[in-house]
Amino acid sequence: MASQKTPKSGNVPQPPRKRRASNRETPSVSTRDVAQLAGVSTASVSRCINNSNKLSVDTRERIVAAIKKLSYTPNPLARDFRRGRTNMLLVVLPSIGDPFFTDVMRGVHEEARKRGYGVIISDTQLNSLTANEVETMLVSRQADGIILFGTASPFGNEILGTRSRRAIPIVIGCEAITPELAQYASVHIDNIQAAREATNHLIGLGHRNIAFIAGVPGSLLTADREKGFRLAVDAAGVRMDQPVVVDGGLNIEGAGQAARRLLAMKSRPTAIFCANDETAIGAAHAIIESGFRIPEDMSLVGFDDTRYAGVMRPALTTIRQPAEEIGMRSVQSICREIENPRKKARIPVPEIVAHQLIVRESTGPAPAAKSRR
Amino acid sequence: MASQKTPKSGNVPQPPRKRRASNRETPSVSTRDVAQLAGVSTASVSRCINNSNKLSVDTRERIVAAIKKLSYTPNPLARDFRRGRTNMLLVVLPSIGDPFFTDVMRGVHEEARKRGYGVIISDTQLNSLTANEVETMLVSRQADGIILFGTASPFGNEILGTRSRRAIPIVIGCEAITPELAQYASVHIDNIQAAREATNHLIGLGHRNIAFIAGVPGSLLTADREKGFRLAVDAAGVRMDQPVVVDGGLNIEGAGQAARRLLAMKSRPTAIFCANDETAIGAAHAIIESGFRIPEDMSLVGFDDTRYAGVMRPALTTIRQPAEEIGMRSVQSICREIENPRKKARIPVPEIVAHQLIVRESTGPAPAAKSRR
DNA sequence: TGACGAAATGTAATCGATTACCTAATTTAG
DNA sequence: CTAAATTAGGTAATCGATTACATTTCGTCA
Repeated sequence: MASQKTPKSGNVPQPPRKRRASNRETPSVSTRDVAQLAGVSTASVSRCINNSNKLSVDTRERIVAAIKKLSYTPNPLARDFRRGRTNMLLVVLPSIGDPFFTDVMRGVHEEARKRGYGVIISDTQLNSLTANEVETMLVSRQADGIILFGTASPFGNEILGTRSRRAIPIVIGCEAITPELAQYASVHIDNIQAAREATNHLIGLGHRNIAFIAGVPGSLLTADREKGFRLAVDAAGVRMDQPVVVDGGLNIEGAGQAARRLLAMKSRPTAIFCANDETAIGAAHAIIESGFRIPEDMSLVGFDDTRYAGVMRPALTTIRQPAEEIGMRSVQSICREIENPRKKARIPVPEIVAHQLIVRESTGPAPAAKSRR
Repeated sequence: MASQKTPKSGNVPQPPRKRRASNRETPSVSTRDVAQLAGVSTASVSRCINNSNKLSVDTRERIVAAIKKLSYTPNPLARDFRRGRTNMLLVVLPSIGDPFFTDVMRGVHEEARKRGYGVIISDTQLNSLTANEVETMLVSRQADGIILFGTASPFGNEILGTRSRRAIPIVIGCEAITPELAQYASVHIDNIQAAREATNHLIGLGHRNIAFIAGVPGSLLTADREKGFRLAVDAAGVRMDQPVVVDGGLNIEGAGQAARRLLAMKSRPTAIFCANDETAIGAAHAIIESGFRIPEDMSLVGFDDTRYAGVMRPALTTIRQPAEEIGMRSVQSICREIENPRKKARIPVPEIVAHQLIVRESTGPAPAAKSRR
């Protein structure tokens, strides 16, 4: 037959039918049961649960007693459905395995719990999420807001365009804001300045051939650190060799390979600035395994000051970020937006938190190399 | 007034009222809208979404077109509410910051995603959850099942007793099962046997004075490792000194203190078996900082083979657990239970996965101590 | 051709909590 | 003392998807 549908003649309305049996295996205790036992309406039960002040002490007591007797628990699915909100925050981050993000999440959890929110974590490293997938997750989990830690850049502002249901607040953490992302609130350190300080520390030690092991291409998280690195090197003037930048993938394995590549260069750097501590750990391993000493032959600087930085050998010079604070403030920021939605036009001011250069044992004076006078 | 309530004269039923305005700010696109546009009923739209086979190709196409035109997304809150399930798994673990659990979670995520489940993580270290709180979380987040990694023991079977709504499947991972917990399915290595092998490795190297740095008192996770340690020491017979056991809190800091305490003992051990790698990292740091060499003065064995074990200096001898596999199999197990609830009486068989002793540089022959002939 | 069964769809009840809207009782204001 | 305001609490609509049950439409087979 052709594609023409056959419109059924509309069904006529049936006479009222009797109550259908529930298809639920275990009918749970509901407001109705409580109301019945307490001799009130479901509305009053609801008011009691939600601490409405328009309830007499007497009624409240009876309801509370009924709740206890039936060991009633409100069904959050029903509540969330009706209210249209879940009190859940979606946190997207590149790798929960990175101790830095673990610390950030500690702050997130603490603050979220304090404010009555739950947290759902989405690790992009595991899933390699696209903007669309994040959006799907968002909608499907029905979070009330999203916090993007170091993962906004792949999407750019794309994420805004496609979201359909309603505008969900987004806060960006740990990375700098590009013009397209400026419409979102953000919480982060001044990555450029921090990287500059780290690099200047090396320059101050006499290093003139410094390499940078970056993260993955295109990641804003570390792009600003690279920028700061380049700025510092450029500012040091003509006495400085060209900076060398290689990708380390932000993991131990990749950083090791990157370091080996640097060690094999004919004009070997005397210092390496790593995009994060994880990278530094991988680089340190490769350097030492290749027979070089840290810091005598090679100085090494990390970034984040994770809990391993101080106990690795040699202890790592690094930039400390206030991880928990970033987590907490991100939650505060998202809650602000959830609770009173921002007027569209207002461009939020990025919140900059303080960083600190922590000098330990992995950096030392540049060796008096024979290739250099 | 006395406690006697004033029963209002029952309200009389009102005449039917007109449709109330929705209180929702942004009314979202619903099945109703799709149905209207496609000229079908909401039932058909639902059938289309859920791939019911009782739909003509023609109707389906019209609905799909309408869905696309309206860019409709089903409201998962409504769906979950109606269905009474969330397709969410709650994972409770002691510390997401522990790289071992990060790896476990990678497996969990992968398998869960494959099966259409989301994952909610609850970190007890951050929250110090009680059984009751877990239960509250459970009910309030409405997960379809719980996986307890290394956190079941504090509760014992208590968790079963209080849960009210309905029996939610529970699977226990990474730790041994006590009689009270035997009713739950479980996935773990043979911790006792593994600890035995690790200890025997040290004994085989000539160590006679071996210490064990345990986790927190009362944790089953490491209790079995301690048991294995003691069994191996006992089996080695009279030639062996009494085993020394101290608590290290399963973190770097606490382990460092524990190690310092061991180093200060008049009869100093020549080898330390640590409850996990994190403990070993902390111990190693303290040992080296105290001026001792590893393994020349002190051998060190960890547990888990996290990604840091191979790159720390010296590289750590440790027990490898198949972390991802544990995660994946735990999810498989919980899904089995969710999809076909077990008859109460059946006692499940624990799933034992394989471990492996990885010998690296942190263990060596016992020093010929002068205090010993 | 009529009966029967299968396939396709529609109708409306249902999940449980919230809340708009109403009523009744009580208090306050004037 | 009456009108207005406030308080307490009930009624039932609502959120959106699912689904039990009813109905209609076909095709098939005797």
